[in-house]
Amino acid sequence: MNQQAPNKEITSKSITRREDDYSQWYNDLVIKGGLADYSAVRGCMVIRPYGFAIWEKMQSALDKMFKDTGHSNAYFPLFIPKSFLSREAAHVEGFAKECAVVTHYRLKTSADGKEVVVDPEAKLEEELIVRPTSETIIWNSYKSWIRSYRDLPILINQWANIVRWEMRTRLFLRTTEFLWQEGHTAHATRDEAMEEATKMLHVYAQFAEEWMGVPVIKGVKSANERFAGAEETFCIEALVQDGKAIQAGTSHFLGQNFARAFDVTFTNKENQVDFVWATSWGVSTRLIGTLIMAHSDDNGLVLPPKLAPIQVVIVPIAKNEEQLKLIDEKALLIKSSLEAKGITVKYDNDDKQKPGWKFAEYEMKGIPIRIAIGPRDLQNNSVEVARRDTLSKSIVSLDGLSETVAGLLEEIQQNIYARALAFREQHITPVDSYDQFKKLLDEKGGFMSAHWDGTTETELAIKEETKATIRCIPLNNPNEEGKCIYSGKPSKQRVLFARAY
RNA sequence: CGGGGUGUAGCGCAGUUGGCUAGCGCGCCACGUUCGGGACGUGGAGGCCGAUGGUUCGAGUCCAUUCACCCCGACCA
Repeated sequence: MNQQAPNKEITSKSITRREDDYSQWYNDLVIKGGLADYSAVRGCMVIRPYGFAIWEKMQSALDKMFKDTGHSNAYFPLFIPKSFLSREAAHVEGFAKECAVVTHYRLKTSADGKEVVVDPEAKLEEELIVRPTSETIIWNSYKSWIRSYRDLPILINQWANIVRWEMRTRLFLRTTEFLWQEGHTAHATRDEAMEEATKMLHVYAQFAEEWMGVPVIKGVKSANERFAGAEETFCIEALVQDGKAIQAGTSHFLGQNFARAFDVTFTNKENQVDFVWATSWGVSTRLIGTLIMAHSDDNGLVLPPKLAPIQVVIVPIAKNEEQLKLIDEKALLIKSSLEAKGITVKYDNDDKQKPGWKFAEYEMKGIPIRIAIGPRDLQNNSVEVARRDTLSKSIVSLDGLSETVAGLLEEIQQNIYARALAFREQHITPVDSYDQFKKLLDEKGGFMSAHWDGTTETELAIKEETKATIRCIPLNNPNEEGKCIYSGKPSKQRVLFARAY
């Protein structure tokens, strides 16, 4: 391949640059990339077809991984009786402040006939909560499904929407309503449940790294950051380009908390009655936000080939209709040869836009590979192949093009992962004093690896003063004697702090 | 819930101390020339100036009220 230097002249006219305003850059990509739109409802977004296509690709990869690990899909109600939520003390404590509540079931025309009002006659006996998560409604069902160890384990996942009435929202990263999957499993033993929770954590990590091209740190949350109602919360933490951490997925070991709250018992092999052990785990459309912030640049989205709704776009360059006809012929052959390799291809011979416009447009949409084919190529039996991740262009022979492209897609997938990994590695900084901690947090960002005395008081004090939180205690964290950067008390290991989304 | 913004054409915006027919860029429509990095020319269509109420001979502009959304914080996946 005849490599050419990336064209430095390429800059978008309509996307805010990262260095100018990172938040605005992110919003521009989401809106102008056609992923999502604001809606008439505060805090709720419209996921547009292109954005939803990414979600569908995520879903299908994850769904297969869940099925491969023995899980089945099911569906539980959107509404949860208010009393259910309060059964588990920590759980209600954690979610009460952000629940949408249904109080009535009917509207009527107002007295003056001009508008529709809530019918006060139609007040619900017991209010319903729009699910912020489904542990309670699901464990209520599990109670009636479980009698004996023979009924266990139950390994269920559901794809659903949930509502958390957030104060402040950001497209994909935090919206009032969002889409996710939530796995809810029931087990006969503590060990088995713990094994399930960690197994699904590994599934998430594998998905993030292999599909999204986003390296993640697997870890366990501090008590303060733990899920409401869990005994242990595992997480995968990613780092994005502005140096902030983002929790990309969580898996919870729930102990017997929900079994106790919903009185779910079973008879074990020793003929003794015991409470059931539980896990729950989830990832959401937030992954799309993570994906965007991990890889994209000032020209637009950069999507990993494995999740890109369109992997290759072919753009014809023709001066007239006769030429276009000849190019069409060749391009359609290329298209089908690529499709035969399982590659998703769009051939854009729409003559309403110029090639230059299309180049910019598909760059903004993050399509991994662009093939341009014009009269020169017809003569030379070649095409121009441009890759989105490096913005480099090459002239490639038509012979063996589909193999070349398939290989290039793989290379791009690897490259964006490698790039993100290198960035992440450069942004895990060991720090040994609180001054250094604060300085580097501001100047460099990323994860600060620091000693911590293990108390919530210290964690909260650091959060209060610096906005940084403990993102996780990495799994297999090496023991290392040291002193807490804040309190000076003895510490056995370093933990990862960062400012986070 | 606090602080800050913004509401004028599909999108982005301008609109002076109140003044007559509300503009500009992009996009859209038609025709022509173009087409290897967001083409150009000519012509054209498109407005309840967020809503309500006031002041005034006259309001996009001043006053009051109100609604909505965005951004920054506290809270959170």
